[in-house]
Amino acid sequence: MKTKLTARDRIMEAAEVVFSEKGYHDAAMDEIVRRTDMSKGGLYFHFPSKERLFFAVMDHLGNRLAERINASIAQESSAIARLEIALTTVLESLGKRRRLAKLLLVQGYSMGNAFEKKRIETYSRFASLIKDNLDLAVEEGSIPPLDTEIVSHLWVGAVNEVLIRWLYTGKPAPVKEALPVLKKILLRGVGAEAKVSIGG
Amino acid sequence: MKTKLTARDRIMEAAEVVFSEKGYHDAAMDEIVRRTDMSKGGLYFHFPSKERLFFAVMDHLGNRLAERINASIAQESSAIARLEIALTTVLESLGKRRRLAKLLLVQGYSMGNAFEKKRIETYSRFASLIKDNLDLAVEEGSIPPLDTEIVSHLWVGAVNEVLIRWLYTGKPAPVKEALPVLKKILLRGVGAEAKVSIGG
DNA sequence: CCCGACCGACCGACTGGTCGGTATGATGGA
DNA sequence: TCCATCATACCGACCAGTCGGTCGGTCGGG
Repeated sequence: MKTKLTARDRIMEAAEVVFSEKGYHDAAMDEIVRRTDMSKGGLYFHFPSKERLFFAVMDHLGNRLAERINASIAQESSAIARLEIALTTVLESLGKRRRLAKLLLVQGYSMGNAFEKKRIETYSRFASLIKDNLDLAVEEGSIPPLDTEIVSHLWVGAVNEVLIRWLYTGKPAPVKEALPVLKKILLRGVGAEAKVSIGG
Repeated sequence: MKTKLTARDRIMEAAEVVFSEKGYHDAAMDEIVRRTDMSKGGLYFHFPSKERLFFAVMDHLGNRLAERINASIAQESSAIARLEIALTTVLESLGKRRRLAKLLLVQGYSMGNAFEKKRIETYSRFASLIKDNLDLAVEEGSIPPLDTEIVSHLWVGAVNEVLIRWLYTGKPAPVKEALPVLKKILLRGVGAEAKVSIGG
């Protein structure tokens, strides 16, 4: 295994940069090509369309984030603890990678209605992770029964909004400021108390 | 004041339909013109650009929603009650007007990075309304002190996500299914209990 | 070892169509 | 007359995707 990147990988790296800066629509394939040591024809040899290229980049980033989350919660035993750690990991990961956050959370919409399916897919993935642990927490008896399906999307939406806000305005700081509040409010919302509570 | 619509209003009505169906980018000015009894030149006499037209439509719809909320909470005396009613009004209003919801919540993103400012403006408006009442609730002593700024955006994000989900998948039903859960979870999250709790 | 057929990867000028915006002029009420 | 209001034809920038062609390698037969 060489350390050298494949052509496909190099294209996806360039695409990630351009898509995250310009958004799907305003990103020109010509610019992505320019950022690669490759030609337009070469790029189209590896990806059949702009749309497919974008989805490939999204999947890649989504996978990396999901892997990071899974790794971080692997050693936790209680469901509530896993939920706390997952929140932390998401805020940390996206909070230190503006580019990645912008691409995952915002830039796809400019694709128009074709984005719906991908958005559902991506968000559902993280919502499911939350739902599973909420269900477990109910089974464990650490929280009362509730509609974990809706609540999981509520959580995703809350985190999403706080991150988008940060992307656009620069505050609140995801980890330092937003995370403690999110933890406390979301956990109390499902009837649990955060193990590590905030000062006030 | 005539009951007859002005040319401006007729243009905005047509624009609302097309923008909400196609999204900003995929909406063609020619199609908006087609839906009006007017010509392209006539439209451009009233609006200087596609962008301005879109913003005008967003402002209009945002105003109407805000008015509806303000009217509904006017007679409520406690802050918690006002928050509950505001949630209800938003879910009811957008839940029965798919078109309006789609335009307000989703379709602007395809404008690209120029949308940032408008999004912040629109969402902040509703977040402020929530924040003000949370602050009051704290003053009233009905909930413990908390970072109402962040929490207000958490609420907005939660509602936003549930509505977008509904837009894309058709469920959960905003008023019948989502509203009770949102109320219960969000209110408990800030340390209050919903007056009207869900069955289970 | 050599040669010719073949192939995957890649090049980049070009096209076809779309679409926001404009130039120019008509119309009609005050 | 004059100007607000609107109509029509048109422009030109932009861009995803295409297509004829190139080039280095490799494989098999002689």
